[in-house]
Amino acid sequence: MPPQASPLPKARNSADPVRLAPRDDAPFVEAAWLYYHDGLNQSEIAARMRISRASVVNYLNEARSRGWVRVHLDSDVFRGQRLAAELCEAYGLAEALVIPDDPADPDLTGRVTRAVADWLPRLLEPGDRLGVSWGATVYQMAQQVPQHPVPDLTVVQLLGSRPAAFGFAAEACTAILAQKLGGECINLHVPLILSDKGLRDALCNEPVVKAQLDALASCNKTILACGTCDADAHVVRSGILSPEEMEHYRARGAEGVICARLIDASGNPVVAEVENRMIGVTLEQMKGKDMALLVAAGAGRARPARAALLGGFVTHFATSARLAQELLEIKT
Amino acid sequence: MPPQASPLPKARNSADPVRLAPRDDAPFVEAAWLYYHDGLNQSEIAARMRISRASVVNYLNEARSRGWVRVHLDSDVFRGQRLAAELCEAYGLAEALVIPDDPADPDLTGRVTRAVADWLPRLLEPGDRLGVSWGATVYQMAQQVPQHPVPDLTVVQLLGSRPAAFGFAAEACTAILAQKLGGECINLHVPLILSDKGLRDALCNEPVVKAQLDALASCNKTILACGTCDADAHVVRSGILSPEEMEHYRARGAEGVICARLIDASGNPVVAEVENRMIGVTLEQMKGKDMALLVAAGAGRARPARAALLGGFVTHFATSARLAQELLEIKT
DNA sequence: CAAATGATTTGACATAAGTATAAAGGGCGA
DNA sequence: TCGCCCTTTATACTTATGTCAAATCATTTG
Repeated sequence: MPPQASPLPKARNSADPVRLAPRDDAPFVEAAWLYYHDGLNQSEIAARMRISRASVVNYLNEARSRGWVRVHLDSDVFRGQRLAAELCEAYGLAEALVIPDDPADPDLTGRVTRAVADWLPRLLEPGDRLGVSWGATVYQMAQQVPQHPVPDLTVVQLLGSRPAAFGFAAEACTAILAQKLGGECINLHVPLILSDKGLRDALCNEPVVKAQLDALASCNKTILACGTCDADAHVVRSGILSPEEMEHYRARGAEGVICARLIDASGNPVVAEVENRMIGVTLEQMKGKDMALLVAAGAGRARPARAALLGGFVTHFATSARLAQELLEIKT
Repeated sequence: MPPQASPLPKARNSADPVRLAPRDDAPFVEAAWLYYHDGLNQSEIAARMRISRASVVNYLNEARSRGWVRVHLDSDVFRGQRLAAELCEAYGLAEALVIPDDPADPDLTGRVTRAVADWLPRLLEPGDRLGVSWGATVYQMAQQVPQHPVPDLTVVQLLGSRPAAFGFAAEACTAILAQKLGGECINLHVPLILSDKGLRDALCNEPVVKAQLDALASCNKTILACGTCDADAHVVRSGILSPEEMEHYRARGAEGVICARLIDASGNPVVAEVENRMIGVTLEQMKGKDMALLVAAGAGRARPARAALLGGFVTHFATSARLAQELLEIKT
C-alpha cells in the first residue's frame, strides 16, 4: 500500500525512436494540488475532475514519484530523532535515543536517565535475563524506571560489589530494577576486587559464586554505562585504579571504561593488572548480546562512548544531543 | 504504507488554552518521526511504542497542529496552481486556471485555449444556457473543445454578427460549440452594428430578434474574452471603432473591451456612441451569471483583464502564468 | 478519603485510501 | 480497418486512517 513502493510507470526513454507527445501533466498537478493543498479527498477530486477515483490514486502516485510532493519535518524538533538515526547508521546500532539539550533544565543526565527508564520496559520481553552493571548512572536510571512487571524476568548483577562510594550499594541497582520490573534478582555476592588472585580464583570456584557467574555469563540483555579515563574517573575515585595506574594505562591507549575494564579507542581491551583480582563479567562475555544498552551522558563521555560503540559492546544507545553530535563528528 | 505522502488532515483549530504542565512531547516527536521519516504505519508505531493506535492518531494530529510537519509542493510545478489560488483570492473568483509558460512552445494562446476547451465541459451542467461572445480567442477555443454532449444545453450568441474580418464567421463560435457540446444553437440573426439607431431599435423589436435577445439575456453561463484599448485593438481593426474614437474613449478612461463594449480600469462602462447602434448583450446583463468564464492570453491583456475582473463580470478565469503574475502585481 | 474534574487513552466502528483485475476506449501504424 | 499498446474505468476487496463515546488516571476539592 505504500505508494512509495508502487512501480513507476516505466521511465520514458528519450532515445525512443518514436516522438512521444509529451504527456500533459496538468492533471497530475491539479490532482496533487487539490489533495495536498486544498485538502480534498480522493473522491471529491475524482468528482471535480470528472475522472475515476482510481485515476486520482494513480495521479497522486505519479506526482509523488516525480518528487513534486515532499514532507518536511521541523529540524529543531526532530533533531534528536535525526541524530539518533545517524548514530544507528554510523555505529551499526539497532536503536538509539537522543535526548534534546534543554537550557532551561541543566540536569541533562537526569533527563537522559529518565528517558532510558521509560524506554527500558519496552526493550524487555518475557523470559529475558537482564545483566546490570552498577554505577551512578545506572543507579539513577534504575530509580526512575516505572513499575512495569515483565513476566519471567531475571535481573543479574554483572560485577562484584564495592563499599558504597557513591551513596548507594552496588547491589541496589539490580535490586531496584528487579523490584520495578517484577523479576527475580540474582546478585553477585562477592567483592568486585580482592587483594589476591588466588583468593579471587578460589572464590570463583565456590559453587554458589560459580552459579552466579554462570548466570551473569548467560544473560541475553544488558545495561551498562561508560566511564572516562582521566584522573577524575570513577574507577579512580572509587579506588579501583590509582591515579598512577590510570595514567599508565592511558598512556597505553585506554580511553574508556565499561564494566570496570579499560578499553582503547577502538574498543579493544587494555588489560589492567587489577583484572586478575576482579570478579565480574568479562569484556568478551559482554559481546553478542541480544540487546546491550549503553547509557552515556555528560561532558567528556564522547571518547569512552565511542570506544564502547566501536568495540561492538552496544546495540542500543541513549545519550544527549550534544554528545550524539560529538560522536558523529569524531566518527568522520 | 506510505506515510510519506499522506495528506495532512487539516490542522486542528488552535484556540487551545495554555498548557499547564509542560507535557512531555517526546512521544509526539517519536510518533511523527516514525510515521513521516521511517515510513511505518500507525499500527506498527503503536506496537513499537506500546500504545494504542488511536493514541498514535492523536499524537500525529498534535504534531501536525504544532506545525512540526509540513508538506512542501514543488514550487515550479505548482506555480500555476498557486497563482490560480491567489487570483481567486485577490479578485473573488470561483475558480481560475493558470497555464504555465513554456519557452519550448511559443504558442501560449493556443495552450490557454486548449486548456479552456478541456475545462469547459466540466463547467457545464444539463439545462445550462451558455452565452458566447465571439472573437478570435473564443473561436480558437471552440474548435478545440472535445466532443462532449451536455444534456439539454442551449448555446446562445451574445452579439450580433460582423463581416468575417478574422477568417471566421461570427456565428461559427456558437455553431461549433453547440455541435461539440451537443446543444441547441440560438444565433442572433442581426448585424452587430447598424448605421442608424432607429433601424437598430426597430430590429430589436422584431419578434424573431426579440426572442433571440430574450434568450441571450436569460442565459445563466457565459464565455467571453477581453480586448485591449490601443490603436491595434480588435475593436479598431474590425472597424467597430475608428482609431480616433478609440483614442477619444481611451482618454476618458477606457482600458478594456468585453462584448464589444468599453470599460474603464474599475470595470465601469465607458459608453461609446456606437453602442446606440449596436445589437448584443449589455454589460449590465453580463453581470450576476452563475458562471462567467473569461479567457485572456497574450501581451497587453493585463489591464483589460483586470478591468473585467474588477467590474464583476467574471467568475471563472483562464490565463497564462505571466499574465496571472501581472494581475497579482497590479492588484497590490 | 471520597467525589468531582479534566486530560488521556482506548476499543469499536466508520471512512478513506490502496490494490488487483478485467474490460473498455483511443490513438496509431501496418 | 485491424490489431497493439497504453490509459482509464468499474468493481470488489484489503488495508490504513479517522472518529467518538466510554473507560482510565491523576489531581484537586470538599
